[in-house]
Amino acid sequence: MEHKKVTIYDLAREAGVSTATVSRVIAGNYPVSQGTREKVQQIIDHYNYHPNALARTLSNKKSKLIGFITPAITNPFFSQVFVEVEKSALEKGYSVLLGNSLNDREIEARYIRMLLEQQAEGIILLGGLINDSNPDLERVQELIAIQKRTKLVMINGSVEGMGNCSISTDEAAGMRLIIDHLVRQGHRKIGLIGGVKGITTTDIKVSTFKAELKKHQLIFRKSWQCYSEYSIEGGEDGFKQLMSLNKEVPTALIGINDMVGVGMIKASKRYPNQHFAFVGFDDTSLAQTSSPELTSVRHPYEELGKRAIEMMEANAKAQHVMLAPSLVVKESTVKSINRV
Amino acid sequence: MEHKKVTIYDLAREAGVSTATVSRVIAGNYPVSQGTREKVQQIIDHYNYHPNALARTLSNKKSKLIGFITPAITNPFFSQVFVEVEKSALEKGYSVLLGNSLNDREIEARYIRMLLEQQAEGIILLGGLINDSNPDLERVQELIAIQKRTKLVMINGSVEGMGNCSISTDEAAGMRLIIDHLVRQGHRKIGLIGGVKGITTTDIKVSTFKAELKKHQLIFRKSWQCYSEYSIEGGEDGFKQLMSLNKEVPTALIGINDMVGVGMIKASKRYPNQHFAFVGFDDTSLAQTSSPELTSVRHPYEELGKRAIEMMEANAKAQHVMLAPSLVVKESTVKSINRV
DNA sequence: CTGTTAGCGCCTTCAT
DNA sequence: ATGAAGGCGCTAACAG
Repeated sequence: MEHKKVTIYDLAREAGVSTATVSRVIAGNYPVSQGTREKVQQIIDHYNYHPNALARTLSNKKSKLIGFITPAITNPFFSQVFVEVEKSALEKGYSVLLGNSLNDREIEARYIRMLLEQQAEGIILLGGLINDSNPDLERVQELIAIQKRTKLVMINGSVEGMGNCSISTDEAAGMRLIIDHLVRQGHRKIGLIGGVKGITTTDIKVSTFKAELKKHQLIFRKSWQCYSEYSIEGGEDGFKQLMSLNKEVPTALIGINDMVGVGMIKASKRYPNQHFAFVGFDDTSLAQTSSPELTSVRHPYEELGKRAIEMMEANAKAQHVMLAPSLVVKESTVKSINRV
Repeated sequence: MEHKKVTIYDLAREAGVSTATVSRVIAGNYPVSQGTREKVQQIIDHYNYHPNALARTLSNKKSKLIGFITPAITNPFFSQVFVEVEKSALEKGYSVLLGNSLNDREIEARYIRMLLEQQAEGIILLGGLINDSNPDLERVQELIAIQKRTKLVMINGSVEGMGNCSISTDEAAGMRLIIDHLVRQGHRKIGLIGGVKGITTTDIKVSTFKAELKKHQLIFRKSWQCYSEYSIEGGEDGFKQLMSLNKEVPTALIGINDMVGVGMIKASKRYPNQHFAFVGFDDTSLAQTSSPELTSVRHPYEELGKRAIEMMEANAKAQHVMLAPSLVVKESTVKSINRV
């Protein structure tokens, strides 16, 4: 660990050239004669020299660093998106600094400050602060302030009236896929469980749910839709509530996300005589580990990550892109599915 | 976004003081008169000034940045550890740069280079390259080279003969907890499924498993222990193999980790007439989302994160700490457990 | 308490 | 193709 730092000065001296030349061979894209290039390169290798990225950024203003802030990296949905963002970033030569805000506004703010101070070239926001249907003013101000200093891209969320970029999955379309599938399976009594009113993605799903039922001439029964946390427990509670409140229950139940879907499946095991179809949302790893495996709406994860990075790089402003999801059908809605 | 960068020079000019003074009020821990401090602070606020962390680090050599490299952040075990590391780091004023190597040595190497160039004060390794029981020489050389440039801490893994620091869970103790528990539940026929021979953590578990069986005077039957991938599929395959190879099967099955445990549970549903007890390892979120919920060995996650950061800060060398795990008993081994 | 002045390590014109 | 030199923004002696 006590390796005296070697700098381009040392290399230059040793090679008998100027620091500028060394810098050029490191950058690679400058005219340097074959001979000197090789000599310098050799010395670089010999010292196992690593350029100081900080000094470089200080000088040329390109940190090649982007920040990614999310409330819970342990949540499979968030981590799957993160991984795709990271991949795309790597391809373009960026590093990603992950900030896990733990749903705490202070930590979130702290990460943002940190990223700004690290000269991040952009910040990507996923979940958390960007998902309120009616964000409080203070929050918006905060975001606008950030935007003055760095590029801001939101994934699956956006805030009214601040010309930022965002990339999202068309969750309304996802809901339509679900209803179509269930109807095609013969279901006419469908319920929707979970989510928090006022959170954009939930609001979209609920309103689309209602509209689709109407379109298919199915009735929307108020007690067949209830809110709850975005968690396994939320799903269990929602299911219990549904069962206790109704004498007539749905034959198919949609969870606002996979966790809720899995929670419902767990809770339903107490009613071995009744059969339900279950659907989730996000198609996270959870949807594959549950049994039965959970039919779910899949985000175009890879595309989401790619576009987020592209938007970061582009200097277009206020661009909102929406991507189509797909439905991944599994055992929870179709019994006879063969595992591959 | 086009906010002309304001520097301490601007602030100094505006406040009619020197840059040193501005720097002092920012640092906070230097003597500055009440009056000037307030004046400067006011100007800082007014400009919504953020110091350039790179310039600072370049000057004072403290990046307050640490790197964390893991092969798959989508794996709940790794992400749970990461979160705890991050928390502890935050508390001590560090930021954590996450590198997700996707089990690819090149990406891993690239992250390491990146972190070195970003002047990370330390690198924490979890999983991946540090888990071979017999690491190839090249790899060790690599690690040693890194160690010359920055502090290296390994979590749940270590490499022979390079005086680094490591912090691990005592997985042998974990295996003992499992066997004790199963024996107490009356099991005398126990199997162990999953893992890859040559990976340290697996080797430890397998050899302890054998030793414990002997201690309890239970026989170790070769066909009741098999290797497989660390995945749901691995668990399913292992279980199928077990069922097809034996006429007499164990009553209790241990998975090398939770994924394997859950995979076995899934596969076992094809044998509704036979009852098995299942145990997993790591007590990740998977162990709670499965049904039945999976009894599992829990790592002291928080402590693991805390110690890792402490080790990073300390300049002690070659310290290996081992922490005791605990057994979290759930439905998969004790039917009558009441959910809390 | 506060100002002056070197760096920190690298990049980038501008000459040569 | 290569060298000289200023500058990026901040900190840390060293004076005063």
